[in-house]
Order: sequence, then structure tokens, then C-alpha cells
Amino acid sequence: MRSTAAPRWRRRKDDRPQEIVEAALESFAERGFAATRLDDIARRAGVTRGTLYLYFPSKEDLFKAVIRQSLVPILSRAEQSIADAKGPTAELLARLIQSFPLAVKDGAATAIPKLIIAEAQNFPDLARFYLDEVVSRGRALIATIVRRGIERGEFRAVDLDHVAYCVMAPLLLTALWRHSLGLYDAGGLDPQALCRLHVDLLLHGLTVRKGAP
Amino acid sequence: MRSTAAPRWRRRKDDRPQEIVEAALESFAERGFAATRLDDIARRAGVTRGTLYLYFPSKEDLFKAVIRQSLVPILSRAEQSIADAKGPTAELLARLIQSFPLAVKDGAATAIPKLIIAEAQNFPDLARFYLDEVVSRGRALIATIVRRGIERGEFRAVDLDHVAYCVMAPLLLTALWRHSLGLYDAGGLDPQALCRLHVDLLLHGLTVRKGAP
Amino acid sequence: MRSTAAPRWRRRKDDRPQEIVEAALESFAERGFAATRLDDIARRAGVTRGTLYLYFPSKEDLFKAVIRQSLVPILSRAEQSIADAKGPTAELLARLIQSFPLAVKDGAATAIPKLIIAEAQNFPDLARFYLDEVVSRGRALIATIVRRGIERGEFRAVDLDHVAYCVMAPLLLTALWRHSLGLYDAGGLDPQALCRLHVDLLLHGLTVRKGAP
Amino acid sequence: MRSTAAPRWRRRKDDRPQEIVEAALESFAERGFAATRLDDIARRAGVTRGTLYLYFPSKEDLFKAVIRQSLVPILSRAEQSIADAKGPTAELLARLIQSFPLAVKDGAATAIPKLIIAEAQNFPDLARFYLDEVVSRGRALIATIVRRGIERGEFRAVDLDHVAYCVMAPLLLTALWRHSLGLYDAGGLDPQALCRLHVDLLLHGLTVRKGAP
DNA sequence: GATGAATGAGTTTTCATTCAT
DNA sequence: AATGAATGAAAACTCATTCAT
Repeated sequence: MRSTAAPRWRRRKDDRPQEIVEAALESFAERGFAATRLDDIARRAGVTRGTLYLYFPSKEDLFKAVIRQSLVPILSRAEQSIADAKGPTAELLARLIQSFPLAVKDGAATAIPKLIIAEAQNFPDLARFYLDEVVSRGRALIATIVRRGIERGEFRAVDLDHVAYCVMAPLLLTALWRHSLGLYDAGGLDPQALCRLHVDLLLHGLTVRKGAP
Repeated sequence: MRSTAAPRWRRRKDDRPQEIVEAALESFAERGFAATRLDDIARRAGVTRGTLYLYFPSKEDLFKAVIRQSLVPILSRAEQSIADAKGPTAELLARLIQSFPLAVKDGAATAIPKLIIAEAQNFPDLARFYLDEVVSRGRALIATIVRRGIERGEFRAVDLDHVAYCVMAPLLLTALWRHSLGLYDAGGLDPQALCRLHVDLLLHGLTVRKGAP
Repeated sequence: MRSTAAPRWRRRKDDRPQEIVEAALESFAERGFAATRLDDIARRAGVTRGTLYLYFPSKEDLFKAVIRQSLVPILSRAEQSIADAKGPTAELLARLIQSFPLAVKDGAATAIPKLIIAEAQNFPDLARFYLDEVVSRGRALIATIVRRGIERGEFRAVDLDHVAYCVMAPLLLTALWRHSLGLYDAGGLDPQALCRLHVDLLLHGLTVRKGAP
Repeated sequence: MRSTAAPRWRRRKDDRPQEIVEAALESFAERGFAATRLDDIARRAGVTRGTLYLYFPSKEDLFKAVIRQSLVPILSRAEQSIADAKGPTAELLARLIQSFPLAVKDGAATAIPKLIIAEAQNFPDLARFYLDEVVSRGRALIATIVRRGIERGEFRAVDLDHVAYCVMAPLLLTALWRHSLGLYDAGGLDPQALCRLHVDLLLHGLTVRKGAP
């Protein structure tokens, strides 16, 4: 049994790292890696600068932890949403794409592509991690779906090596937009409308039809 | 006879600004705004730090000048390559897209999207400039082409407000890739193959056909 | 037992600002505002440059704080020394003037008039502060004393608006001298002798006498 | 005969140094030595920075030249106005003092005391020059006048070593005021009124009278 | 003689990191 | 475990001075 003299509640130190990572992600998302000061992060996390060093040995390490940890839930979510796919492949693909705008709307984690793009040069191991864990797996996943469509005679035979980029590019653009130009041009890009159009074009583009162009 | 020792410096008034801007673009492209030191730029331009201040009042101003000036040739080139379009709209669009990989290959100017995305938050006026001068005009341009296709009965009626994003997204991805993840994954994304596939999908997606999906 | 090696630094939060201000006053007094480097001040205060910025946002702000804070004790002392005046007004005035050389001898605060004169142009708000808090009050104070003498029939009626300047001018000269030419001419101006003469002349000049000049 | 092809007039190079010195005095008077940039002086003199170095080897040397040259006319004027003194010594002294406000009004040279006080510490040789050429001679001059008064039985016997300071202090204050606090307090000190009062007090203070205080 | 582009040393300022408390 | 005062290295920026033109 725990000491009964303990205060009724207190901040559990086990949460600290996670709280810091979240605060850091938000800060990095807002100003970029170099322009955010550790003091910003500390204040946002409700601690002091010194405390950050109890959990992360340096600003760079904190950045890396932020990226890595923030990707985990995204990857999990993505893979789950596809695992047991049934029905026409077109529907499957459509669902995948349409689910994107919702995912983008909330979390600060959507800023990760922006951060990766901005800092890849300065953080090679982060770039490689992202290539291995996100890009490769994402490409494979989408290639698998499209291959399924081709094999079932639903889709035309296309370059499976690059189709993932074509599928993802507009979605990625949505995420990048939100954290850059979108801040100054509220109405210019409606994620939902863009995804609807993207699905429309993509499926028309992939689907086998009688009349060839 | 005068000493043949090289002079400490040489008058280059007219060329200097351009040389500095070029050196700065390369530096910013490599490391991002915050991580490039003025000394890097100066050395690359073959001058000293002090000289930068003869032409640009601050690092921020230099950055702005770099973006603005580097966009001019891009805009010009883009607009020229479309001016007098003849023939089927599909071909026109295909040509436009296919010309992109070549443009991306050489210049450091292809790093501008990356820089804009990374620093939009910190440089609002730059973001607005880019929105007005590049995004808006680009959207209008592509919308015009697609409208032409629709009016001539070649293309299906699609959302003209967002079609530009669908057309541009993969091309943009190519440019971003080159200056970020592409540095660590030479073969992962072949711009030409991607564009070929993109054209294929896009035209199949846009073109009017007998059989509806 | 703990290591006896001196710690790299020590917590001095409460004392630091005052220590810095004192070091700064001495430095500014010696070389003037522009010619003193923050490093000089820091070293004199036994800290590093960075520490200065924990307490003062800029060199200019430090300068302002120095002037303002250094004036407080001077003002207090001056006002106390006059509060409860009794006896002949001449004696009162004489005592006031005679007390000046002693006050000038010790503190670095006597350099403030020099600093104000040198930098008034560059620090308008400091000049106004000094006008309001020192000059105005000083003028009023002396005018009050002289008025008392006139009302009691001890002094001739003189211009009360300017008499303070006549009373103060030699005293001020003493302070300025000490921090400028006095450094190179030890014996040229003896503050005590000057004040003695000043009192003599001033009282002869003010006192009512039978024979008019 | 000079070439007839010469332009009808041109800037005579013999005037340049003097023009520069004047421009420099004005600039130094306005902002102090350290805060005025050579570019300010150059622009005010209608030349470029490089030209300054044709005439003065450094900023410090220019400053010294400014002080030295600006003192010459002041000294000459002062000495002339006293040379052949006749009549009562009181009148002589009164005239001397009353002439001061006029002298102060116009020239930028009245800023010299301020500059000397501000920079004496940083320019020892200038301080010594000023001590020898201005202070000493000024003291001697006034002491001579007062001695004359004493010898003629007009003045009381006073400390001749310090009387000059008592005579000069209010006048000096006038000059300092004009270039410092006076910029922010137009009406606070009227030089003429101050001098009138000063003469009044001083002569009452010096003059021999029947009734002792 | 005059210019002004270029220099480079010097100074302020910032901020990630350390460590006594 | 947490703090935050103190550090010190790095970087932007200034400006007196030089020198090719």
C-alpha cells in the first residue's frame, strides 16, 4: 500500500516526457526548429528550461524524439484503417483518401511533414528514419492496394513504384498548406473539396474502361 | 610596373547584388534560413560579411530579396511556356507537366517552395507575396487550361477551384523531395517517371469517355 | 566532504542588479556611455556579459537604470539636509553649500551630471526625468530658502527664478571638474576653497546692507 | 595667368579642411564623439567619407582638430574684449559677463565645454591642451581683473585662485545647458536673466562697503 | 584630389546548456 | 526531481578605415 501521507494527487513524473514532447511539437510546428527557443517549449509544458534536460540531452535530441514519437500514432492509425479491406478497391482507396482531411484538422502532428522537409538536410538520421518508417511503408501500402485493384481487373496497370506519390501528393499538400500558406489564406484550399476532386480524378484515372483515350 | 599581387578586392558594384542573392539562395536552400550564417553566404559570394550590408539591410531582408528575385524568372518561364497554346488540351497539359522535371533539375530556385513552406509562419509578407504572385496566378493558369478542355468537350466538368492543386501537387512534391528526403534516397522518386504516371492518371481522369465508372 | 574547488558561479539573485548598476555607474563615469563595453561592466561586477541581460534588456536600459537609481540616494540626502531649517538664512545656505564638497568626494554618483550633460541629446526621456526630478526640485528648494531670507528681511529681493542656478553653478562645476579636467590637474580646483569663496561672495551678494553700491 | 579654361568658380580645396571641421563640430555637438558617424560629418560637409581621410588621419584626430581650432576664435575674442580696460573694475567685469549670452547664442563652438567634459577622460592630451590654453589663461585673466579691483580699493580681498571659477561657473552652466537639458526645457533657463542676476550678486559680493555683514 | 565599394575588427545580443541550490 | 541563475560560444550587425578606380 502506498503512503497515506501522499498528496491526493500530483503530477506523475511519468507523464512529463510526453507533455514536453507535445509542447515541443506545437512549438516546432509554429516557428520551425531553429526559431523556437527551449524556453518557449518549457513554458508551454509548464516546466522550466532546466527540466527539459532531465529528459532530453539536447535540443536536437528533443526534436528527434518529437518527430519519432509523433509519427507512431499516425502510422498505427494508417495501418489499421486498411488492414482488413473488403469490397471494391476503388471504395477502399476512396475511403482512405477521404479520411485524411479529418486527420489533418486536429493534431499538431500534421506539421511533421513540414518539419521533415524543412530540416531533412540538417538531420540526416531523421530523414532516413522517415524514409524507412513512413515513406517506404506508405508506398508499399498504397502499392498493395493498387496492385489488388489491378489483379482484380478493376484498375489499369500503372507504375506501382510511383503511384503512391500520385495518391499522396494532394494529401500531403493539404497538410503542408495548413501549416504554411494556409495561415494567410483561409479559403484558398478546402481540404475536403480537394480530396473529393482528387478521389474523382484518381478513380477515373485508374479505373478500367471500355473506351481507351 | 605595378605590383602583380592580386588586389584585396575589386569593384563589382553592378554585379554584386545578384551574386549575393545567388549565393544566398544556395545557402538557404541547403540549410534553411536560420541555420545559414551570413558568413557562409559572404564566403560563397566571394565577399566579406560587411559587404552584404552594403546591399541588404538585414538577414531577413536578404532572405526576402532572394525569394522575390528568384521567383521572377520562374514566373516568366512558366507564363511563356503556355502563352500560345494550340491543339488538344490534353497535349497542352501533358507538355506543361512533362517540362517540369527538367526545370527542377538545375536551378537552386527549385528550393523556394521548401523555403516558403518552412518560413511562411515567420515571414508573413513573404507568404502573402507568394500567395498573390505564384499561387493565385498558377491556379488561374491551370484553371484556364482545364476550362478550355471542358468547353471544347475534351474534359469532364470538374471543380475548377481545386483542380490546379491536383495538377500541381505531384510536381511540387518532386521539388520538395529534391531538397529534402531526396538527398538520402537517390532512387526513391524518379521525377520523370512520376510525371509520366501523373500525366497518364490525370488525363485518364479528366478525359470524357463513353463508359462512366 | 564536498570539493573545496570554487564553484563556477554562485546564486546572487537579490544582490546582482544592484551590483551591476554600481559597476555600470563606475564604468560609465570613467569612459562615457558609448565608450564603455558591456564586457567592462560585466567584469567589474564579477559576472559575464550574458548575466547583464538577465536583469537589463539592453545597454541603453542599463544606462537609464543606472542614472535613475543613482539619483535616488542623492535626492534623499539633499532633501533631508534641509528639512528643518532654523536660525539665520545665511547660515542655512552656507551649511548647504559647505556640505557639498564632502558629498562629491566619495561616490561615483557625482559623475551623473557629467553623464546627463554628455548624453541628454541621445536620451531624451532621461533628460526629462532629470529635469523633473532633480532640476525642478532643486530650483524650488533653493528658491524657498532665498525667499525665506527675503521675507525675513535678511536678503535683498532677487530674481527667484534664476537664483538657484547662481547658487548651484560653482557646486556643479566642482562635480564636473572631478570627472573631467580634474583628472589631469590635481591642484587646480580645490572644492573646499571654492565653496568657501562661493559662500563668501554669495552671502555678501545677497545680504541687505546700509550702503547701496 | 591662370588657365582661362577653368570653370568660373569651384570649391577651393583650401577651404575643405575648414568646412569639414565645421561640419564635424556641429555633428559632435549634436550627438557626442562616439555617437556621430564619419558619414554624418562627411554628408554635412558635402563630401564623402574617404575625403575626410585626405585631411585628417583618423576620427580622433579630427575631433582634436575640431576642439583646438574652434577654441582659437573664442580665445582671441575673449582676450581682445578685455585688453584695454578703463574705468571702474565693476563695469569691466559686468561688461565681460553680459557679453557672454550673445556669444553663446550663435556658434556651435559653445558645445566645446560639453565635449571637453564628456571626453576629457578619453582624450588626455585634449584635456591638457584645454587646461593650458583655456582654463589657465581664463583664470589668469579674471584674476587680473579682480586684482585690479582690489588694488584700486574697489573690491574686497578674495581668494584670487578660485574667484575665476565663481565668475565663470554660471556662464559655463549656460553653455552646457544649451546643448543638453535646454533641448527639452526651452524656458527653464534664460541666459540673459541669469547673467543679469549673476552680475548683480557678484558685484554686490565683491564690492567694498561700509557696513560689514 | 575625390570617390565609395569593400573590408574586418569590435560590440551587442541571443540562447542552448550547465550546475549550485 | 525540479529550478532558474549563470555561463559562454556563436552570430548579427556597425562603422572606422583602406584602396582600386
